[in-house]
Amino acid sequence: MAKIVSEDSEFPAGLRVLAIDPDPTVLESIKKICKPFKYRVMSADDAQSSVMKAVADGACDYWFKPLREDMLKNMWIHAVRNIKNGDRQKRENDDSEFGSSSVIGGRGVVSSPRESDEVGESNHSYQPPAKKLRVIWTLDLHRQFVKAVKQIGDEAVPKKILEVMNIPGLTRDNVASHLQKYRTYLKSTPNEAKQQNEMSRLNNNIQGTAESSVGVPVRLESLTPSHVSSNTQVTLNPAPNHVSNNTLATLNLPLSDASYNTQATLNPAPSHVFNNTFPNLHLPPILATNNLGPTPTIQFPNESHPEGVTHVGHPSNITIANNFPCGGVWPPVDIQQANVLMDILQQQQRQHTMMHRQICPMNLQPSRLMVSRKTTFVTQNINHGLLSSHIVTSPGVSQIHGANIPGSTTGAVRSFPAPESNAVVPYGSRSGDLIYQEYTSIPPESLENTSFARGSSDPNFSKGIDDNNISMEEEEESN
DNA sequence: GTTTGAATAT
DNA sequence: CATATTCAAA
Repeated sequence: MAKIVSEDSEFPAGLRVLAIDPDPTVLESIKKICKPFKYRVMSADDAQSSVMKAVADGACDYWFKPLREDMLKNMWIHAVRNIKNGDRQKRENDDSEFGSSSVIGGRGVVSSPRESDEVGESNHSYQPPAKKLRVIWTLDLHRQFVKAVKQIGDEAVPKKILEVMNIPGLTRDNVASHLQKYRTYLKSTPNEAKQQNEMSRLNNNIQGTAESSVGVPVRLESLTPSHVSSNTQVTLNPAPNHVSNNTLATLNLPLSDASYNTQATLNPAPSHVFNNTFPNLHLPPILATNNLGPTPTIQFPNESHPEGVTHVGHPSNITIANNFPCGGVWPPVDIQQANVLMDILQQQQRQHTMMHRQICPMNLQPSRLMVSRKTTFVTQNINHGLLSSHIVTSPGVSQIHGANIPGSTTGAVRSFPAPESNAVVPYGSRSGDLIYQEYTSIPPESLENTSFARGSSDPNFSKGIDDNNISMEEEEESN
C-alpha cells in the first residue's frame, strides 16, 4: 500500500488525494491520470462495509476500480464542497461570536457549526466534532440575567432563571455557571459606600448613547482557535488607585471644543478600595458620544443598527474597552472604526497635543499616550515596579483557587465584574490587540522598547458599586 | 507563567 | 443545585 499526494495549482490549492493500492505500479498509473485533474480514495474492494467504513472515517467518496477518467475529472466537486463547508462553518462561528440574532444574515443565537449543510451531503464530508460554544455574558445578557433573578426572587435557581430569560441556545449550565459567579460577587460586595457620582453620570450617559437594548445579548464564541486571531480589542486600561499618585493622569483629547479628560490607569482596583480619585473622568468624545463629536467617522455599530446588532459581515471584533470604574461602551465597534480611532490617536500623539494636565501633583514625569496594537505592555510595566501587588483586582472578589492560595501576589483572587456596569467589553471577553494606554510617571524611554502586556481582562469589574445600585434600580423600575 | 471567565465535574 | 475544579484564552 502506498499513497500519492497530488498537488496542482490548477485546482484549489492543497487538495490531496489518497490513493490506496497494494501495487505500486497501479499507484503510479493513478498518479499519472490524476495529474491533469486531481485526487481520491480508490479501491477494488467494493464491499459495502468497506465503503461505509471509508466514508465514516472521513472519505467523501469511494471509487471502485476500474477508474474512469470522468471520476477523476469530477473529483474537484468534493473539494469544493469541503471548502464551502469550511467557510460556512467559519462564518457561523463568526456570526456566533458577534452573537446577535439581529445580525443581518445571521443566525439564531446558537448555531452549531454542523447543524446543517448547504450542500446537503454532510455525511459525505468529514466534519470535525462540533465545538462547544462559549457564552459571552455581554452586558445585555447579564442584565437580562439579573432581571430574571430579581423577578424570580428567592426561588432563583438556574432552571428558572433560564426559563425567564428565555434566550435561545442558552443552557441551564450556562446560567448555573454565571449564577455561581454572580452570587459570589454579591457576597463579596455588600452595599458599599456610594461614590463616584461623576463616573456614574458618565456611565449613564454612555449607556444612553451606546447601549443596545433590544438586541439579543448572547454572544457566543466558538472554542475554535481560528476565530480568536480575529478577535481584537481596543483597551483603555485603568490603573489601581493605590498607585494613583504615581500613575494617574488626566488626558485632554482635543477632539472637540469641549474638554474631555480621560483618566488613564494601569490596572483596575476594587471600588471599595478606591478613594474616589477620578473626579474628572471623561471619555474622549469619540468614545463617549455618537455623532456629537468631531469624529463622525466613528460610529458605534448600534447606531446604524438600532436593534442592537453588534456587527455585520466583518470577521474582526474590535472592542473599545474602558476599564475605568465608570464603564464604557458596548457593543464593540468594528475594525474600521477602531482603525480610525487608532489613526486619530496616533495623529494626536504625533502632534503632541494630548496631555495637558495631571491629576496628581506628585506626578512629575511627562504624560504619554501609548498607542499600540500590541497588548503586552501595561501589566508587565505594572509588575515591573509600579505595583507592589496587583492582586487587588475587583469589587467582586469571587473565586479563590485552591491551588493558588495567598501569601503571594498572584493568582489567589478572582473577580466578578460589577454586573450592571456599562463597560465596553463584556467581562467574558478577552483583551486583544489594541491598547490605547495613557500613563505617566514612567520614563518614556523605558517603555519604548518594552513589550506590552494585555490589560485587565475584566473591564467591568472596577465599576463603582454606585453604578451597580443605579443599574439595579433601573432594572427594578423596569420590572 | 499568570490570570481570568466559563465549562465541566463532583 | 451548589460548589469545586478544570480548561482555554489572552
